[in-house]
Amino acid sequence: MRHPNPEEMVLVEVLGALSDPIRVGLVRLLADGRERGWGELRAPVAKSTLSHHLRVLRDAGVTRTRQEGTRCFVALRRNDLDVRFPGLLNAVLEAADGDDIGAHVGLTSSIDAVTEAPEA
Amino acid sequence: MRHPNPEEMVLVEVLGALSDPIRVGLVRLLADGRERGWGELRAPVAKSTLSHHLRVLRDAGVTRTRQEGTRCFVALRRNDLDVRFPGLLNAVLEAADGDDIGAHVGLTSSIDAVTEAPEA
DNA sequence: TCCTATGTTCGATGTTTATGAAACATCGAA
DNA sequence: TTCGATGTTTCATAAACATCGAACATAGGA
Repeated sequence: MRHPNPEEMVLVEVLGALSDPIRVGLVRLLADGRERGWGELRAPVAKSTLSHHLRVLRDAGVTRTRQEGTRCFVALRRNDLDVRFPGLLNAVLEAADGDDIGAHVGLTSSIDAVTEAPEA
Repeated sequence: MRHPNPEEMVLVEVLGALSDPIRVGLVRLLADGRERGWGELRAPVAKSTLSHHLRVLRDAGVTRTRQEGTRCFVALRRNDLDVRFPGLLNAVLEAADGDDIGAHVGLTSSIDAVTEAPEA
């Protein structure tokens, strides 16, 4: 599980990591600085694909994944990114918010926990 | 030759266009706001490949290509980008300058015009 | 009209990427 | 130790991408 140091981060790799709606959605989700549980993340893809996207973000240095026992927690490396590429993340986040990119990505808790009413 | 209006520009498409060293090099070259002749651009790729890269940038809305007679002139759409995605281009340019990304891309005039001395 | 310079487009090729299913590895609980 | 939950990795596939050379289109000039 690779986590590049700030000086190892490559600009075009970061931009490439952010050139996908699902990944931008994930970044937006983590933009509040809170660490999120892997299973808490909802995206309209298979879990192997979600794992792939999280790896692209992680490898580029955008996110950090922490393992605790059998589960993982993901967080945005906002500070590292701000130091390495000042202004970049903010610009992307504001643009993404403005266009509501990656809206299909969400948290289990945001809707399901409430909507998922006792059916049947 | 498509040139998207600012409102038609797509964030992830712009980021994708900027996720290649050669294209970043081209953008850096145009960052001074000057329009450059196509033939003036030097990149370590075949001209068909260069044409391809310029098209990716153009399609994303990063550059504008103007045709005049039999030749073309390329310019950075800095203002349009700044309005559509505030701060994004500057952040990318500063990061790219800091890492000297796309250094293989240059202008004919920068070296050749001087080096290209009367041989023989 | 014919030639030439300038880019674009097309066709082919090899690489990378996104995707999902299935197998796997790991850790905690029973 | 066996089971179950949680992600990762592997495998396969289809699409996208970077690259080049060759063919093409166009606009001036001879």
